[in-house]
Amino acid sequence: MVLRQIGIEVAGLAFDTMLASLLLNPASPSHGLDYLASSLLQHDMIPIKDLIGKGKNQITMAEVDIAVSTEYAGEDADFTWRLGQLLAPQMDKSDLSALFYETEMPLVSVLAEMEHNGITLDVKLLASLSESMGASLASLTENIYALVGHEFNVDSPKQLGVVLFDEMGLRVVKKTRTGRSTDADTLQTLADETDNPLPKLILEYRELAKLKNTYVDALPKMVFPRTGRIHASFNQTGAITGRLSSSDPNLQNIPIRTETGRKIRYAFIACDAQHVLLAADYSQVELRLLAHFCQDQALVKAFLEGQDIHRAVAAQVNGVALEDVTPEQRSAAKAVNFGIIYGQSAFGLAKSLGIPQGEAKAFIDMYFMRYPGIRMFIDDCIARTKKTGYAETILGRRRPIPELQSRNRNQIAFGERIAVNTVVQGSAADVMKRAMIDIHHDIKTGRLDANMLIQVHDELVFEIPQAFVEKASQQIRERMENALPLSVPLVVDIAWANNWAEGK
DNA sequence: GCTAGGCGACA
DNA sequence: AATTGTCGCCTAGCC
Repeated sequence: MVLRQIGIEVAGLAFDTMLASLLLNPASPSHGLDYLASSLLQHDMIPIKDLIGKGKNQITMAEVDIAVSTEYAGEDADFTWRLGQLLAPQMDKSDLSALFYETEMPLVSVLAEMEHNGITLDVKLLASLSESMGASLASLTENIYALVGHEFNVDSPKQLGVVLFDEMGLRVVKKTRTGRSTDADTLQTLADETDNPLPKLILEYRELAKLKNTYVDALPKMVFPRTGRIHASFNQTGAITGRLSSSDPNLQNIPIRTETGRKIRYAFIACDAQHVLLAADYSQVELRLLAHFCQDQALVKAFLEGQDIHRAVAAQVNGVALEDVTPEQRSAAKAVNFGIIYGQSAFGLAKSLGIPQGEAKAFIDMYFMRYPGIRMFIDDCIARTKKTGYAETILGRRRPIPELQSRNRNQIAFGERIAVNTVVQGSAADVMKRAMIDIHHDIKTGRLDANMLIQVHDELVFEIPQAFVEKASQQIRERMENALPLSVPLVVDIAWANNWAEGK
């Protein structure tokens, strides 16, 4: 089954979770159309802000549809529940897979509740961050203008290109479709190979401008007045692999990698001093799924023994003992581990690690020599996808991959990469969705005192009463680690604090 | 106001 | 040609 959309439409506007859950979940106090019709617009239901935004202040029952758009056995299948009718006539319920009834439909209520819960933002902290970032940006801009000798729009790649390549005479490192690239890789290359301080200044400017414009200044505007919290959307059909996506605002790309970016996470806080934010992360879930699928002896063994997988791979590939692995060897192994999941080539690995292509090829060759099961899994994924036309995840989610039928070599290579990646990435999404449903069930039945706030693909963020956090942590770990039965253990790391930046 | 392109944040 | 999947900000050009 290919899931395209789950949602309901009210007055022609689509809502994917909140309203659908009100109607579909009999346990919900706001279950049913009566509730919806009588109080839709007067209650504390977040998606209603969209309706109000469209100037709509009343609806009629006839305007409510629940719609499911899928593709099943190659046929388009649109289902509509209109005014409580159960199923559209054109398809029998038994045709729908367990994935749909046992995972996607129950998840609707989970997502609805996450959207309803929202998260508290420390607006004052962001305001002070904005001020200091604004000052740094102003000073960077001054320095850039002084160096260049005139003002220009630093935010414009086109104008920046003129400055860098025409006025400063710097080397054109790579082209974009329409011109000369000024991306971070290019600027770093230029910074390394010239004495000109401009590329470095632009890099600093870009980092700050990105953080300030996209997060520090934008997030406070998204605080919903009635609740004082941020209520993002978690889109159930946003990603073709089965992952969720998040928007308005996107809470799945909050910075963490750089020190400055990480500061933004301090602004995501628990509702009060009696609560904490708890983050629970799957450790290397995609690699574990790879091990589960390919049953490679060495890979499975490393996970069963609880080894640091990147270190274990580095030891294997370099033929050294675990304790003799150097930091460089480990980070190369880490890059290969991720590269394998994406179908990275020796060329790509060499570029990302900054090593000769021959060296990268030798590393990859040795990798497949040590883990022959992985090679077989990759070949098998591609062969099956070629035969059936789709890649399939652990719960039976299918992604059609027509690229493998193409006569274009690049298209075929792309099809081969996504055939493998979809199985791994999509199965990880399946695992996470199962865990979310199980945890939500515990919350609804009073076994677990927690609110689920955010999902970031392999991480869940909860708000939990400080007094119960130890107990809750155990329960959440238990549910996540046993979301689906696998032949390798799933491991979950948990941390908590009053904010989303610190932990434990 | 809309769209495309470049860029960059995350897993 | 060369690594998967997203969303959003900004510029630039067009209506």
